[in-house]
Amino acid sequence: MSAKRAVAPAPAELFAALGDPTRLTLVRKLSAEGPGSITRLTTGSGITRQAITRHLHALGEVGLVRNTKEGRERVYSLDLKRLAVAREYLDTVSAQWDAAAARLKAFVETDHPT
Amino acid sequence: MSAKRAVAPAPAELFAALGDPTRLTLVRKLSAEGPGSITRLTTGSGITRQAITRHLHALGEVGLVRNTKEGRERVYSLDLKRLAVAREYLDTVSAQWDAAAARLKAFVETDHPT
DNA sequence: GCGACAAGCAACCAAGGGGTTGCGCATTCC
DNA sequence: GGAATGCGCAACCCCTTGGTTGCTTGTCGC
Repeated sequence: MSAKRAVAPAPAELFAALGDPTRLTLVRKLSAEGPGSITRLTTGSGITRQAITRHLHALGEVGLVRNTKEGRERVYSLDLKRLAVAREYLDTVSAQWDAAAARLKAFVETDHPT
Repeated sequence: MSAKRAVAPAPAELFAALGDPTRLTLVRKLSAEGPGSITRLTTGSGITRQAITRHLHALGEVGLVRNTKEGRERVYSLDLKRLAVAREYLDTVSAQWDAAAARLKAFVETDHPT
């Protein structure tokens, strides 16, 4: 509920932010079309501008997007840093699992009487 | 509500599955300690076995984990395929955004009278 | 200054998700 | 056979979340 965050969120919050169809669509749209205003991001979404605003706010809370006020519109753009964080997290998990699997395999191949 | 899924879920569902602290902890635990039974995964979680079961089910729904019945216990293990899918998704978004940013920069650097 | 467009704010609502308790079923071990 | 362990199922509760509507504020264009 903290209005400002500004610091790195827990990875779970990052994934949670990405774990909504609408928000993920927004991320894609931003990545494909570049920065855009709220109304521009709303068009074609099928839902209200308010809803989009909320989603953008959610994305902003975890640092996935940033916004700058530009005249009478507010322009949102992606921030790849957090995306990289998420990626690295997945990398770590994969690596750890591989290691665990290797250990397990080694154990199985050792003599262990039925 | 389909009991079985067995096919690739939408990316958003993947991220949503990872977007819960408890589930992410489960994933980490599995990756660090290797396959484990439900009760083993429950110990130290601070919540009920039932809750853990639900979470494991959720992870299974999107293919992040698989389980095999082994005697009277059910053993869960990670499945890296979906994790890879998530990673690739993030890669795609990053790449697209970079491209968009490059286009934008090119546009800005072109002559555009104030 | 005035109308139109862009966005912020607040209240409200319905649905889903996370957690719990209670009980029943299988499997193991003695 | 009987106790103990490991799970599955179902009902229930509470809080969060996604979405809406209505209204106000701010900015642009003429």
